[in-house]
Amino acid sequence: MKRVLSKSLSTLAAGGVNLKPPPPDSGVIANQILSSPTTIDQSLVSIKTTPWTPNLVNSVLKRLWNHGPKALQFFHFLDTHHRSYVHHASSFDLAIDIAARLHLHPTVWSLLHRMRSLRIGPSPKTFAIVAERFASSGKPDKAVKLFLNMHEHGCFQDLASFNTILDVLCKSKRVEKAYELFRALRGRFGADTVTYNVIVNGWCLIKRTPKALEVLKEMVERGIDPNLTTYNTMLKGFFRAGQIRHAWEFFLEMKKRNCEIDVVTYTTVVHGFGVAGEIKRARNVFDEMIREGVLPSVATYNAMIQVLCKKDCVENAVVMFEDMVRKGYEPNVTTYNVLIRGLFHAGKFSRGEELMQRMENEGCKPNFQTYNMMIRYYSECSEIDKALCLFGKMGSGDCLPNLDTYNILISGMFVRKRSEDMVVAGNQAFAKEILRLQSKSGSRLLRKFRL
DNA sequence: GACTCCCGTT
Repeated sequence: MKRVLSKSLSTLAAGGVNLKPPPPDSGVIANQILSSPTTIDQSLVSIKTTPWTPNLVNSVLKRLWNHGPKALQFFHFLDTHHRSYVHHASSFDLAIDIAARLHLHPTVWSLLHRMRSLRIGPSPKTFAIVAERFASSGKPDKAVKLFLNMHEHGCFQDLASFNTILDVLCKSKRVEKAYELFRALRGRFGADTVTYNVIVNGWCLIKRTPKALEVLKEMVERGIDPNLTTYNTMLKGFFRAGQIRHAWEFFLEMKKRNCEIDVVTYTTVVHGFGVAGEIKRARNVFDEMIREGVLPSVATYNAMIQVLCKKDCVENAVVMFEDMVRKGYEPNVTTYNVLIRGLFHAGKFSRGEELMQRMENEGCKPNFQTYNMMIRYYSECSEIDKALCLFGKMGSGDCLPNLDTYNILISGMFVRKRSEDMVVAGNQAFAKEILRLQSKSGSRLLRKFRL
């Protein structure tokens, strides 16, 4: 039912840029591109005749996400061999992201230049993507330099881009670097609540709550008002750092000061208590929020279901799941993933399989986490046939196997020390694929086994 | 399209 609806919506919106549902044939195109032996132009003449839209291009690029070189080949082919189609800025952003992940710096720069010559960017978003790649590949200084030189590429710095670069640095755990930049330039950009929230969150991410509190104090002294996000961030930080008492006292303080405690606050506390093994307190807070008239979200249920699986028992998690469905909530992919994991962890494989079937019936598509997690459990229990069956389902569906999938399968086989598994798995395509992925990403596991 | 909650880490 839901599928039919979204399909007709996408037909209505054909040619639109912003609407999500991709045209149905992007999977077919992606598989065609993947199966072409060497270069795209030999086998895919139809590329020239397809009525391309930015949506379709983006959808194909996303499907080829784990096959970067093919994705870039496709992007480039369309850019140079198609008479009328011009790539949308969002497609450039995706291509740049892919190239940056593969450390193909010359490609990144040429794409940036191409964007500029077409006068469609680069945008602050584009810079954020490149900066994020720099920061997460151990080059935070290059990320900072990129930000400082943005204007040379025709893109002005403002408070939003300042906040973005700080966030990028923090999210990749380069908090010291972010803090340095923050202190040097906060006056120039007029740091606001969001800026401070980013830095508070940064210190919390690396469990340095005293530094986070210090920044919180500083923002108050400078007349920048903390908001609920600030407090929620701090609260989460205490839980993450294992400071349950601090978290609880902070939560009480928030209530005492008449903070408008919201669903995020409650979800944070439910999850935090649960992870700490305090199931009873997690349940109490869950009940309290309903009493206080704050409606739980799907995320709240997910938190509750997850901690029941991990720290209580999976049957109670199933009860909670059925309860949310009865109340009219629509479980999302995370809901299914945590509960399937719980069932598998308890050895209840067939019920996990049934739940996966149910999620697909409900129109909720399994993602990498779903497949990789299930394949991992099957591999560990020597159910290689089942693992390979799921692997095959991935290959034929629209969630193509990624490097993690291969690593999980291989390690499962090595644990068993049964070389015939490799024969089962391994036509040449499989072996070639592994080698290709390995050369791009240098997996430790693969190297360990000298594959 | 700037920040906070749920999935992922042997």
